[in-house]
Amino acid sequence: MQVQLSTEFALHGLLYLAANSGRRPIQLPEIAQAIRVRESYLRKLFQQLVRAGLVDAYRGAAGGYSLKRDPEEISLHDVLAAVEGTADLYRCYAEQRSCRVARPCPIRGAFAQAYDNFRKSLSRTTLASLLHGEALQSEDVEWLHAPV
Amino acid sequence: MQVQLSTEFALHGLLYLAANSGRRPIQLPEIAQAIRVRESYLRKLFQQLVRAGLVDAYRGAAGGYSLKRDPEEISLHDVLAAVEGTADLYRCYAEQRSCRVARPCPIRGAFAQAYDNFRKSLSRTTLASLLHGEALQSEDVEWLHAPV
DNA sequence: CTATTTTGGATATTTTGTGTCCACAATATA
DNA sequence: TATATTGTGGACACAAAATATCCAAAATAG
Ligand code: SF4
Ligand code: SF4
Repeated sequence: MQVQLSTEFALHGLLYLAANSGRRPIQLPEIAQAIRVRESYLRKLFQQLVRAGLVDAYRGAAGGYSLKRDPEEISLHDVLAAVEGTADLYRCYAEQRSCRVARPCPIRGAFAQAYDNFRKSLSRTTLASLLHGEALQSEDVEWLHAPV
Repeated sequence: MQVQLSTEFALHGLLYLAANSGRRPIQLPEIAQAIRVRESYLRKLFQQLVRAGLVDAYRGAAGGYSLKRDPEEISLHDVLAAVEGTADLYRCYAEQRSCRVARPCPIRGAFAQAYDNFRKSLSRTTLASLLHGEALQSEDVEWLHAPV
């Protein structure tokens, strides 16, 4: 039970987009270099982010990526869901094990509720709040803001 | 990000112990058959549970396993921690990627807090509350209670 | 048309989870 | 003390998932 590396990479990429918005779409090589993730891998992640509706992609010359929604509207949970999906945290093998516990199984319930709390908590932090909200006021965030 | 199958198995095993306490230690083959998990695999899991301090093991003839603490004192979180460990949910590759964000990184913070909420939530459900608390009042729990 | 940039699929590599086996240590009890 | 029983620890095999790379094809600005 750990957050995937992919999620960290995607998140950093999105933060870079958020920090450098307003300009034209940003190409993948620039993002990859800025957040120090290999291009070929980050490329796959951004394809997922496009499909998940978090970023817009523009093909062809002068193409690239830009956020589809405002940074205020993209939460950590959105990123996690886009990269890792939203499957149940607790997979139950009831059928395969002939378990006859009543349908609303309390074990499943307990895990589902805990997972829900987790996601609600993640939903409260957005790209915007990380960049210039209460969260990140340190001086050191320049590397996130600086265009490469 | 999913709860491991191992955790489900361990949890069911512990519930069986809790449901059939009072008697002498219970041998592994009985537990395995009751919860329908292969003996050789469950054996490894119970070794972890012993090390984690959730159950006592007795070797030799008429040996077996029994809960080390009261069912009221063993929470879902205890089980999860025993089987899957307590490593940070969000592993950050700051060093390897020359990230210069200030030490108390808000991203890490947000994930840590969400994880904390998750674990707090899991801590509120115990073996006891699952077995005869508000949680499991269904008729169908017999399979958990019944000695094999 | 051409140079550029993303796309989608295929595929390779590494790590983690799942599952088994067995020689050995510990112990009840006869 | 001898013996049958039961857990221990380590090694190992296998499967699944995560990580990572590559490239031909599609789209598009200029
Ligand atoms: S007790 Fe609940 S979690 Fe366990 S197998 Fe039955 S339905 Fe699934
Ligand atoms: S921004 Fe935070 S999470 Fe990302 S690499 Fe730096 S310290 Fe780690």
